[in-house]
Amino acid sequence: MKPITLKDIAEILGVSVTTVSKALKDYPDVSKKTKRLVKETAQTLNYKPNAFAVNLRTSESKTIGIIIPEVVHHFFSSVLKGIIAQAEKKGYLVIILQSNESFELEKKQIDLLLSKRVDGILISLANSTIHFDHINDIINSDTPLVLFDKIAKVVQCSKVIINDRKAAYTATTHLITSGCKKIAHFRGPLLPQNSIDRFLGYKNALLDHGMTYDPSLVYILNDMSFEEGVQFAKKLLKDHNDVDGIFINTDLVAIGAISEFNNQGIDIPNDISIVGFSNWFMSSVISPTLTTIDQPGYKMGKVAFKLLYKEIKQKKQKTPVTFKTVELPTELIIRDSSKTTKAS
Amino acid sequence: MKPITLKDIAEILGVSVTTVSKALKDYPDVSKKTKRLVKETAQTLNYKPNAFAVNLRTSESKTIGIIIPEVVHHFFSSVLKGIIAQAEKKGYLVIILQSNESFELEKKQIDLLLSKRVDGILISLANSTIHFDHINDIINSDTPLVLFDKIAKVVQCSKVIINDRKAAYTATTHLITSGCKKIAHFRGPLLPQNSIDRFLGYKNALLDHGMTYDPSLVYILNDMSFEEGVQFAKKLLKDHNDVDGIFINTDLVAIGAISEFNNQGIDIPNDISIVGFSNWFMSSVISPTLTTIDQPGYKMGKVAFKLLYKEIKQKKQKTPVTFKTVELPTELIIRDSSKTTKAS
DNA sequence: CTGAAAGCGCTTACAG
DNA sequence: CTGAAAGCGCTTACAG
Repeated sequence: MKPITLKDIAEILGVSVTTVSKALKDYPDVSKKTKRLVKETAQTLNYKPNAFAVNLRTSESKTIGIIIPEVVHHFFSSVLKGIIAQAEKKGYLVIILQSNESFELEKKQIDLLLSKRVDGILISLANSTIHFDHINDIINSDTPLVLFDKIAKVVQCSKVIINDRKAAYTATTHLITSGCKKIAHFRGPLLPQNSIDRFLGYKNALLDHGMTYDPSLVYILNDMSFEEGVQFAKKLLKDHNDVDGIFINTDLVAIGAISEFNNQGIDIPNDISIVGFSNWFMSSVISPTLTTIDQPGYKMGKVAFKLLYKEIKQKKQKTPVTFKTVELPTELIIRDSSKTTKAS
Repeated sequence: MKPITLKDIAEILGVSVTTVSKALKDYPDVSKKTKRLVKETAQTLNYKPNAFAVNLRTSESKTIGIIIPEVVHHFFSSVLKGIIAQAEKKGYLVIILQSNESFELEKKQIDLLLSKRVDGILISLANSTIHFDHINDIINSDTPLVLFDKIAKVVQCSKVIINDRKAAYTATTHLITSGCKKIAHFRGPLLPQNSIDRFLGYKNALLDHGMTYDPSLVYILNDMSFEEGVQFAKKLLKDHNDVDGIFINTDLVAIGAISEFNNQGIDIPNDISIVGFSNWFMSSVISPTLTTIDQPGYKMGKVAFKLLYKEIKQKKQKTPVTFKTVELPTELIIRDSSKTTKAS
């Protein structure tokens, strides 16, 4: 069965294709009667406009692309969910691609999306991304672009972020005011702006509160996994057995560390206090529950799409495209892995 | 900057659009010299074929759609990752939609994908899906379709599944042979084939081993959350404080139950043994680690796409489309939440 | 109120 | 080896 076309309807009713097209789109210059007839027939035959033809005619596909480092990841899938939800409201579909934290793959995925002529692109950068020519390709091709979470400051486009530095500062300050005297930091890789900012927040909090910053207390992790949490918790105990607080870059790692400390019979928070980052739902579930920074993934997805949508519209109306950076608020969630009152 | 078209290249080189098109696609009837010139020019101008025009001409979009109940879910995102990986190898992009376990939304999403004329559709059904007219719409529109994990037996199409009944049988038998005498079951909602099959596996294992099947030991959960795990663990202890084993429909719920038992000072596995389902990575991480059934999500995604791809090719070649049901093996992973040897 | 015509950018059967 | 022409299915400026 070939799909129904405008021509089919036109032939059945003995009118022109033009009239059928206009009737279906409620053009004012078509008679009520014709409209009714056309619409009824379309309905009966279950007519669906050929999206390929519409795309070609209108030069838009009502489809956007999103590239994230990793699909199987609580934070990114929350963002994805937010994007899908918001896109659906505006009649857009979402093509999902992942970079696997690889610069080369990210480049390739961008090329795919550009070839596909999606109406806009949303990206959270891979950790290994250091050059931005591929990102600028998007901008040069005149495709609306919004960067979220893992962004590059130098790229000229709209962005949705959290204030990693401030959040990390808050997290570390919480450890300080609850009485910790020697605070370590498990940080992410050297490149991503995120891990830099969280590290700086940690460092500044120490300095602002008259504590010494000791680089040997900062551990640089690679893949930010549960296993690394276990491994670096062990290492930390060996290197500095008098540490009494840790600010950890992400909850998954923090949970690994907690698991190791539990195994070794270390009392959290009395021997060591721990603060994570992201507020993964497991954090409220493990024992002890994890103090952390809430990072609003779903909301970030919604906002990112909204910005993108605005730019898509601006482009269509040929009004100048304005870039905007939205900073979403984060929140310190105090749970059992840290002390609430100052130890005396 | 308007995108480069075949016409642009043709004009620059003083040849016809036909020749440019053929040269780029390496038709044998174009001279080597022309091919070289055309390709060089295309390269220099960064020519990218207009996907919209190609789609219209070839009636295919090299895009497939996938509908899952929930994006933020470890199993489904693993499947999604497998699908994306495999699709990319074959040059297909993936549009992601979620049904939120809602029949109505599932219907709507299918309609969207059909209107979009994707080359194929992959679905894991919502729990609330009871009629299959919308699924049959896909089949009637001649769009290749593969159902995975949450399938409907009555729908005529290819499927990728695990043998839930057998896996549940294995899980329950493990509890029996390790010495449990009174085994409860936390099951999923009544409709999905999955929860039915896992329940039947549980029941059959009991009967086959000469144990009595007691319906009051079967608890029907709704949203299969961590919280429900906690809540039903409490309920179970109140109703039947002599239960010494539980087979739980999914790991997340099992982890909730473990957390509650831990809080109440119940010894797992000596007081109560627990077996979960899915092998979520947290299962190897909580304390005690959870015995479970490994459900190969990533592989399921890969296989589902492979089946779909085969059908897309068959359709294109106008060879008859053959349906196939692939059953992926599962595995019992014995960890610390169950006993390994028969208690005496 | 209706319709003929052009055109979006490509592919391909056909003629030369 | 090259190219004119038709056509995929739609939209819309224009004529009547």
